[in-house]
Amino acid sequence: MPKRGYHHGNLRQALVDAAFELIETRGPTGFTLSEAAKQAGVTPAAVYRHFEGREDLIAEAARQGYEIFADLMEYAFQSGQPSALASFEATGRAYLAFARKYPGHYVAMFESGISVNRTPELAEVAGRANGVLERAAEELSQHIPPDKRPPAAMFSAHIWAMSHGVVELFARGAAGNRSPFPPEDLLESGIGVYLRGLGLVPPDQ
Amino acid sequence: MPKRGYHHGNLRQALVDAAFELIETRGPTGFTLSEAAKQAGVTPAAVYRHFEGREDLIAEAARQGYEIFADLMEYAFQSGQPSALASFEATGRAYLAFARKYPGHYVAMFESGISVNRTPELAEVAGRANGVLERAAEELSQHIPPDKRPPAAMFSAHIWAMSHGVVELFARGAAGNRSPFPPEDLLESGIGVYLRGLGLVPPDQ
DNA sequence: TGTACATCAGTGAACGCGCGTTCACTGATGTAC
DNA sequence: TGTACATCAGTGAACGCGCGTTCACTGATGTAC
Repeated sequence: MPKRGYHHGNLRQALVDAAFELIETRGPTGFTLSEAAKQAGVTPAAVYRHFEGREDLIAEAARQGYEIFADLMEYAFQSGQPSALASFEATGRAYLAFARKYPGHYVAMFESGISVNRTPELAEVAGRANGVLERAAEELSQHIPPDKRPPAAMFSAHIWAMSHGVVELFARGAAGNRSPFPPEDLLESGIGVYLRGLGLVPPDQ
Repeated sequence: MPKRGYHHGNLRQALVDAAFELIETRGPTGFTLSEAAKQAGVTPAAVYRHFEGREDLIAEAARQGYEIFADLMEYAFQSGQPSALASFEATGRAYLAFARKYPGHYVAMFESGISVNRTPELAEVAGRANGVLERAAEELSQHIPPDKRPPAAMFSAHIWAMSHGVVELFARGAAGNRSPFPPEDLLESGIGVYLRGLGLVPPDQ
């Protein structure tokens, strides 16, 4: 329970939360320091007690997003174990689920224009998220004969790309970019076809 | 050869070109009406002789981008004929090639936040680009037994998504999002695996 | 070919606005004794 | 438990800036006669 009165209690997090809300409702451009401050019930100048500036606030928002994202990916991976296939598919689904559930976080991470290499912490947690998918790919690739086995980093990149593409083109955006299929189905079937192409699921189904 | 002097000659297009350049070098947010005007050697107010305002200029930039894009896709499609497979693969490659060659156009189209349904002209030309890929998918799907044939719109969406994902994650962005593989290879191999999954290329190789 | 005139593309000054950021300050909170 | 004091989170006024947009204007261009 945050304290009321002259001192806010937990302004830092309140500002980050305001950023998520603003980004979610108005897009990455719609976010302003002043408005975030106002939404947290505070003067714009107060922001500088907790952040170096506007960019720094967005970077922290992105960092928190990656943190949740990485946790979600890890959980999805675990939930599919011991089946390498189930783990892999689950992490793919988790990507879309994250974008759905945390749109503000998602946009801060992927559409706000901040670089993942802005700070070491940000780079680290982004790497952690990426690492989960790569580990899942690594495990899965054990089921492919070594001579025709593509690098794990490669097909983890393929899945990452397809997931990202589905989200950007069909799950977000106002009205124009609507898909004739639910994004979840689209991603699920796309990953299915892809894995069949790797010889990892039976050709029939 | 544009005329010099009091009258610009072809200010409208000069402004659109300036927009491309600004968007390319500074990102979709970095573009301002005033700067585009300055770059065209003209007062900001002059812009209003040719466009309703800032948004309108961006929309025209996007429209021109889609126009080129659709042409490129159509050309790629033709170049692969009469092989349905070659046509399909060529359109996929054309996506990435376009993003590479016309980064300003690409960003105006996909990252500037303007909706494809903003004007009927924009919607129409965007539909044309999309149509090429769908036609390629349609043709290709003739080679799949009808009972196990997925909707053509579906796998055209898959390819679209993977192409877009590869571009966004690995071909653009400053330094952070680097892929360990060249984006071209990544997309090529991704589409290859996918088509194998559809049973459209032999399982070997 | 020369003149009068209509058109309209671009000027330049001005506007109100909200932005990010700074600064000296104030007053609530926590701590030492 | 009570008092004195240090800390520091937030205030509020101010700043300079560049933005998108408006307006009455001006002067180059094209056309009719």
